[in-house]
Formats: sequence, C-alpha cells, structure tokens
Amino acid sequence: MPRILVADDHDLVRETLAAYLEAERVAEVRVASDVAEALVLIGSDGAFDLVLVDYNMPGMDGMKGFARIMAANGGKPVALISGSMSLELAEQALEAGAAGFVPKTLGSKSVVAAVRCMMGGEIFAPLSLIPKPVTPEDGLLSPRELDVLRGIAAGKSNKEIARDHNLQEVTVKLHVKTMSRKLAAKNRTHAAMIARDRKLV
Amino acid sequence: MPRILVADDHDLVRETLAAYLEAERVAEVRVASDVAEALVLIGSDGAFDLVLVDYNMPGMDGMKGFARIMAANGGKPVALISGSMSLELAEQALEAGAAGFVPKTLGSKSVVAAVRCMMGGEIFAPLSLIPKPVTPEDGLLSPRELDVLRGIAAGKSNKEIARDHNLQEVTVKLHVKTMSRKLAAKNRTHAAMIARDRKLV
DNA sequence: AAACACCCTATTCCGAAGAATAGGTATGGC
DNA sequence: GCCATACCTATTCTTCGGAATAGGGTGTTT
Repeated sequence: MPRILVADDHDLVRETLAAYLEAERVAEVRVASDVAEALVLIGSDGAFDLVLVDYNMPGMDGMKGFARIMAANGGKPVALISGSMSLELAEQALEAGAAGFVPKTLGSKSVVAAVRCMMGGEIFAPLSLIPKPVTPEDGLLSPRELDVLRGIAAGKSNKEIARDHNLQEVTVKLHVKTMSRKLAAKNRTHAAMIARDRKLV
Repeated sequence: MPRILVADDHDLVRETLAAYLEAERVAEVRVASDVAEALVLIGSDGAFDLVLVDYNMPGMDGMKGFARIMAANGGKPVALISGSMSLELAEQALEAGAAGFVPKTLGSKSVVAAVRCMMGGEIFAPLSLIPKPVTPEDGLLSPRELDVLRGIAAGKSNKEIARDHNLQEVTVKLHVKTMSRKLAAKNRTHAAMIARDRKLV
C-alpha cells in the first residue's frame, strides 16, 4: 500500500481528503498542517510516494517551502494544491519540478485519478487550465507587420528584413513603428518580447 | 462504459492495447489503422471519450492529421502516442491542444493510468520527459551583465538601464557588447530572445 | 464613386546603438 | 607582489533605429 502525505492547514480539507483516499484504498495517508510538520514527518517516516502540499499554508513563503519539501522527499513526486485555479501558479509549480497541480475545485473522483496519476510517476494538470492555446488577437497585426515582427524576433536588422522580403528599408521602419504602436511597445526589442509573450511570433 | 478509439498502424500495438484496456474494463475500444479510417469511425460512431493517435501513421503528415482528428472529435480529449520519447514532440502535441502524450515505452499499468487520467479531462505527460528544469549555464554572465540583460529584455534603452543602476551609458554599452558576444547574439534584441529561450532573464 | 484598410516609397532629421581603443578601480588567488 | 577577473569610465566615430511628413498604389466594402 503506497503512502501519501497531505499537508494543508485547513482541517476540513485535510481530513476529508485523507479519509476519502483511505476509503478508496488508494493509499495510506498521513497529514500535516504546516511546512515544518511536513518536513518532520518526512524525516521520521521516510520519503512518501506522494506529497500534496497546499500553497496557502504556514511556512510556504511562496514556493520556497515547496522546494524544501521537494528536496526532503528525495526524487519522489510532490504536488501543489491550491484553492484558486491560477494558471500562473500551476506553471510556477511545474517549473519548480512539481509532479502536478491540483486545484481544490476538482471533484473527488478527479482527485483520486490525479493522485493515481502522480503516484505512477506522471505529471498532472487540469485541462481546464489551458483554455486558450491560440492567440486571442488575430487581425491586430497585418501580414506584413507580422513578417517584420518575426524578423525582429530573429534579431535581424531593418536592412536584413527589407532584403528578405524585397522591401525598402524605410518601409520596414514604417511597419516597425505602426506595429510597435499596436503592441504598446517602446521599441523593437520590447515588441519582440511582447510578441513572444503572446506567442504570435 | 466510456468509449475509446485507438489509431495505430502497428497491428500488434493496436490489438494488444485494445485488448488490455477492455480486459481491465477501462473502456470499450474501437480501432483504426490510419487517419482516414479514424475520421470515418468518429463520423459514424460519434465523438469518442478519448482518442489515442499514433504519430507515425499513414495520413498524419506531421501534426496535420492530428489536428483534423482533434477537430472531428469535438471538444473531447485526443492524445498522441509515439514510439520515441521526444520532448519536442510532446511539447508540439500539447501546444496543439492534445490531452496528453503517451510514449510506447510506458508500462501497461501506466498506460491505463494515463488513459484514466485523460478521460477524466486532464492532461497527461510522463514526468521523465522533463529532466532539466534549471538553466545549465551559470557564471557565464557576470552580475552586471545580467542586470543589463534584464533591462534590455524589459525594452529599456541604454540610458534608462544606466539610470536604474547608477552607471554611465557607455558602461552599459560595454556590457551589452560583451554580453552579446558571450551569447553569440547579433544585437540587443537577439540577445533578449536568446536570454528568454534559455530562461536566464 | 467614395471610403477604407493595407501596402509601398521618398526625404529629412535626431537620437540611440554599436564598435574600437585606452585606461582606472577594486577583488581574490597564488 | 603579481596575475586574473570583473567592474567602471572616457573619447571618438559609424551605423542603425525611430519619428515626422507626404506621397501613390492596390483591393474591398458600402
């Protein structure tokens, strides 16, 4: 029987989740209500097969506490739980090497699936977090402006861009200016960064 | 009982996977051996709760065929299967809106977990694909050069960067030049893009 | 036909970026 | 003390980027 540690300072969440996971015979569950307690348990009981860590919990200090728990649990999976369904937070967690991101809005059956998933050594993230894979803006930039933007993002000079598309350098400059205005960029470099953020390169 | 479509041109893989999923009572399984056949099945039987699509299959044409299947299956999850464990391919698939990426190297129990995961509406990707979350280079750029680089990435001018760090503009220029050389960038914009690629901003 | 959006060119101008060279200051290691 | 590294400054010069203004050319929409 695998072993899970649930670390959350909300008694209700913690206990009901633990009870549910044990009732479903998913795993043996231990609990902690803050980062320090979790670290002690890991120290005494050894690495868990999965650790669920709440983001809003004493000792977390952003992702710092999470990183500490990750380190303490050896290579075994540690996932982040959060009350809010924030894409930012999820990315941050996965960036930090989390085994997954579990919003509390998830149904109990989904949570079980998620836990099974992660104990199997896979990463888990709710699909509903990725609702906008494509560029929301389309038609903002004209085709030529996009050409120029791509050139800029590739680090090319106006002259090079002009050559590549059979244009005059002045024309490129025109597109750079109007396009930068549309993106609210201060200059070409800024425009390139914005473009990358919005994935329209 | 949920319905799954397995599309793979390898008879062995297709049949054993289908048999296994049915034996485990995970879902009812139908099979196809190319993109056209898969599309016909989706058309006649309606959208499946999950479609598993092999990357190396007649009619795929890179991700084109995958996109077609995604469109045909309504909003329901479609995942990519591949013989190789390529990070690139996985990213490409998830970028395209896939529900997951399943390498064939995965054990049968893991595949079942993955399928359950994805039918629950979650994304699935093997953890082993993300082995290098941190920046491999450290110490390449001096602290000052990093300051300057961050300023550039924020779209600031040399003058602004100089003001922000109590430097002379010439000094900033120096750092820009040496730093660009280290990154093999043609100019500041290029440097900013490279910096973002390597996540050292 | 008039209006509109996108595209291309021209000219001028100034400020910013980039390159080259030269030298001054700390620091830490041997 | 010597060396290496990073840091900062100075001067000069060329090129590039960016702003302003003034055109002319498409095609589509109304």
